[in-house]
Amino acid sequence: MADTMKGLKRTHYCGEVSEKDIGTQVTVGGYVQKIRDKGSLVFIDLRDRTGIVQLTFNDKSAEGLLEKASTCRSEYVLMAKGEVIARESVNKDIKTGAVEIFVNDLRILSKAQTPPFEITDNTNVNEELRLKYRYLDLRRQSLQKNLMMRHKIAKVARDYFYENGFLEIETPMMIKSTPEGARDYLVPSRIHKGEFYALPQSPQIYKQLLMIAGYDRYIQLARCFRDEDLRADRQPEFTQIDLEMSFVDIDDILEMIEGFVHRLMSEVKGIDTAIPLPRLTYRDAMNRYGSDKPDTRFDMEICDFSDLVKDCSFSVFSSAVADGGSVRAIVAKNAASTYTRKEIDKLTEQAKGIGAKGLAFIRYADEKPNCSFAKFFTEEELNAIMERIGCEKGDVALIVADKDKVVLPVLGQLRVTVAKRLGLIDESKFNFLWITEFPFFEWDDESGTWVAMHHPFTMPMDECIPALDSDPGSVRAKAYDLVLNGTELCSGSIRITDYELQQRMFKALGLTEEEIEKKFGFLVDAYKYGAAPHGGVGIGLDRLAMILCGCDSLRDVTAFPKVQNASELMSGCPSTVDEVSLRDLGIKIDTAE
RNA sequence: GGCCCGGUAGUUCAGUUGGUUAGAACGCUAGCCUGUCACGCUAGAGGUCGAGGGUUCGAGCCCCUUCCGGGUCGCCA
Repeated sequence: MADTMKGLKRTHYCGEVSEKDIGTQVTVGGYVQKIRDKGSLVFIDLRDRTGIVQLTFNDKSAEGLLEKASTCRSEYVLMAKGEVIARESVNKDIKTGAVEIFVNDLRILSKAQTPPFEITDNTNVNEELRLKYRYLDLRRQSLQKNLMMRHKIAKVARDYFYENGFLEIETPMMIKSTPEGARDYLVPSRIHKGEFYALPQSPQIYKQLLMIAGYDRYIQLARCFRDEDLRADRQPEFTQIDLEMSFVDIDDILEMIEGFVHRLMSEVKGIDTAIPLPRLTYRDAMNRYGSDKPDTRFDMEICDFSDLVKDCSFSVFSSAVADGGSVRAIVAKNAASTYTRKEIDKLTEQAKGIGAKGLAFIRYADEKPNCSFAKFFTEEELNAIMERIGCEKGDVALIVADKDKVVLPVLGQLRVTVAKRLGLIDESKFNFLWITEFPFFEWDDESGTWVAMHHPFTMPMDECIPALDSDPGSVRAKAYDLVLNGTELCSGSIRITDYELQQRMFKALGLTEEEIEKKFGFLVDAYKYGAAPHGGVGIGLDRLAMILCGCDSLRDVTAFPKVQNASELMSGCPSTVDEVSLRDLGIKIDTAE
């Protein structure tokens, strides 16, 4: 039978006992981090979420206390009352290292089995095991720190947006399934057999309705769900700082978010972020970085030299240009020693994996550059190319020739791979960047139609409206993303509030009257009753926390994450349900292939 | 769905060309120790080598299948 807390009341968190408390009686509670039993002197490191404090017992302790202390084991839950005293030898590595508690009342509130792994940050335990015992993993200081950081971000978000007049309003978790975008998680209805609710991919439609309803400024820390395959930066359920504002255009929203970013970085990182944040149009981002979420912590921009090779005898280059494509390069400075021929071959494989037909290169290691296409050019021509792209002795240039749709993303990815390999990325930097003027439409080869890149309620740039029907490919949208260190953090748009324009948009997307009515009827109807211009964003809280914590995976900032196959290792969900539940729902399971 | 990587003690790993009884460190258990804080010293326990099948005189190691985990492409308006 364990001891009780009777007569004790916690006065301090472990990590907060300090030299100020010397000479006073304190009571702490926590988990045994470590016991060091020296015989007639016992030390116990007691841990709670604030840190660690040392409990001390010796032969001057009250009758039986020393013996009781020596029976404690890792992760036992203790409450201890005693006098704060100065340590004989100070430990400078911990916050409470100058003091210890000489205990006069010790309660073992709960014994503990030896955990399957040590609760400490300097081990490298298999993540599978950690996730199976997530409640133990979460005791580790690094995870506690991460979840506290997440809490701080949420708090700053609420503080900032509340102060700016945003109302927090909850939107439903069980909604109508709209077969747009990502796959929905579906919830079967018992009352309406054969019918389903969907879990929201985002509160998009509801927040627009709230604007129509006149709530003017809305915010919600919204749970969102997408039934797609996982990545290190993609969980099937995640949290979005979701907001929407009325009587605004793009700049109003970007400024509001910039204010949040500035406040957030200042409060949680102590960094004074320069605002306004830099902006780049989608087109410029693609041309310079080959990505719509470029990492600007390093340069290595893409350089176009199509004009120098359009008439050359190397057909890979000349025909790419003739077919409306381009020949472009990135140059890795002083990389020739790292990127040997063999290493370049690996990059070629990566490039092919993304869709390139091959990778040309110049490796300028020795007196003369080693160039994969040298025989097609004179020395002067090669020098002109190298001068254009800025390839000097010691450098490696990677070159792709194809349609822009291939060239840019391939070089964009290689740029990141190479920068990581060469250690060009300054991990202490937080580079925010707006990407604006996204294309409205994206050609979908599969269906042979234009599809909305953002969503079909996005407002086109004012000057693009005339081209809606005639030249959809040229239409840019009032859609913008916020990128942080190469990760898409936030995405939003100004919405269409004009009924006629919305109809034209649906038409351009090839939707029939019936489809519009079936999918978005209620939303389209709502806009008939008057709507202030509005727009908003969804900010990925999880990703933000991940980057601010310096983690590589969302699992490190999510209390109970899913693994790659979307299951949860601790509880074992998803799982089968009993026959009765299925019968109630009118569902029969057919697992045949 | 495709491709790549991994799975050996509680944990992290080593394990040679296929060859005797599968090792180390940490952790754990017991004993000793009054200033530890990665405590120290002594002793000890602890293994379905992910699972199944095959090749072989002999498999942790080679082959096949499968399960689990990670990364990535597709996918993610």
